[in-house]
Amino acid sequence: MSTPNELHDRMREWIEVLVGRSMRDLILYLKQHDLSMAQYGTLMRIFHQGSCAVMQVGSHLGITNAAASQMVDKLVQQGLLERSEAEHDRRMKQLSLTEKGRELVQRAYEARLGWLEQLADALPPERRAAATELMAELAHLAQRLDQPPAAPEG
Amino acid sequence: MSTPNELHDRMREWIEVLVGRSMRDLILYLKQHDLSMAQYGTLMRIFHQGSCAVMQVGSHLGITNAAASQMVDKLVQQGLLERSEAEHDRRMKQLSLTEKGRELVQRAYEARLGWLEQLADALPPERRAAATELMAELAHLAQRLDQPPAAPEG
DNA sequence: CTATTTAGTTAAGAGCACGTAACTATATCA
DNA sequence: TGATATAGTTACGTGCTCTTAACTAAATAG
Repeated sequence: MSTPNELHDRMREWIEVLVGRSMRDLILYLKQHDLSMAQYGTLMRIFHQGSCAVMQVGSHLGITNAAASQMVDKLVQQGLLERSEAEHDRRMKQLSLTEKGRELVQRAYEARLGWLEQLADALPPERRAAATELMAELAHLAQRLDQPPAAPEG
Repeated sequence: MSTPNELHDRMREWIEVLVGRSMRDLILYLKQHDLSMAQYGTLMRIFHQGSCAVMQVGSHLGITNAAASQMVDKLVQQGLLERSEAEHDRRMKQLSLTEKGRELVQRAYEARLGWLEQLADALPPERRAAATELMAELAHLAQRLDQPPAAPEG
């Protein structure tokens, strides 16, 4: 069966299992490292984007500018984030991860996704080549969907 | 390339993209529905498990019994969770989702994972059959890893 | 140059989630 | 039967995160 809907369903089923599995690990990891989910989301966003302004942090999370500024400030005090002036507009700050921040995000992935290795090993050997290629392709496609130039929301 | 490590890396890459993408949607969705991440994690856990005791809620999240009880109480007041006595031990409560609770969890998935359909559609047609099978297999394997009956590790 | 807008910070206060501690009720052990 | 352990609830205090409002600094319009 390879109808579009069948694929939708299977992908969703897989993601549900995955998200359910990693949710608890994430919550516990963040508690250990004294991070809120919002803070972690911010770090992860900047990890993938490279840099980001304070306002964008707020709008990403649906909180006010002020709240975002306070949150960012704590991350800076924790040595996870750096603030620098944007070149073309000195009102803005460019937020970027420190080395410590990058390490934290990467270790969070380790902590949450270590079980993926068990899963990969549980896959029958003859499936692995196809799985490897498919995963790479999906990641690639998803990244391109992730950055639509100008998609207005309604 | 189909070495185990290659597969580990590709899976991780894919998951990172996926989690990064769905994190923001999740945070915004929960804000709209006045749920904390911990509450949502609890609902999702019960959604998959079927039922659960109050203590387990606490230990899942790394919080005390008291905090778990308070959290559960709010979910009950919101009509998302039901408490009933466990049959064999009347000290325990069996927590289960109400119809409203099940609907909420399912709609949260819709809200977070709607973009998956775009992704599935972006996959070249000749890949879809293989992708469908692989997703189903991974979900199946992951579920079994998720519930090891009595398999001592070490 | 002056007025307005935009990005960000700071202060004060409200609400929520959590922990500790005290309590009730059931189960279990002697 | 009485002592102890377990599951859950309730009361109260603390700390964190958010909001509103007032503020500074830089860009931009007139």
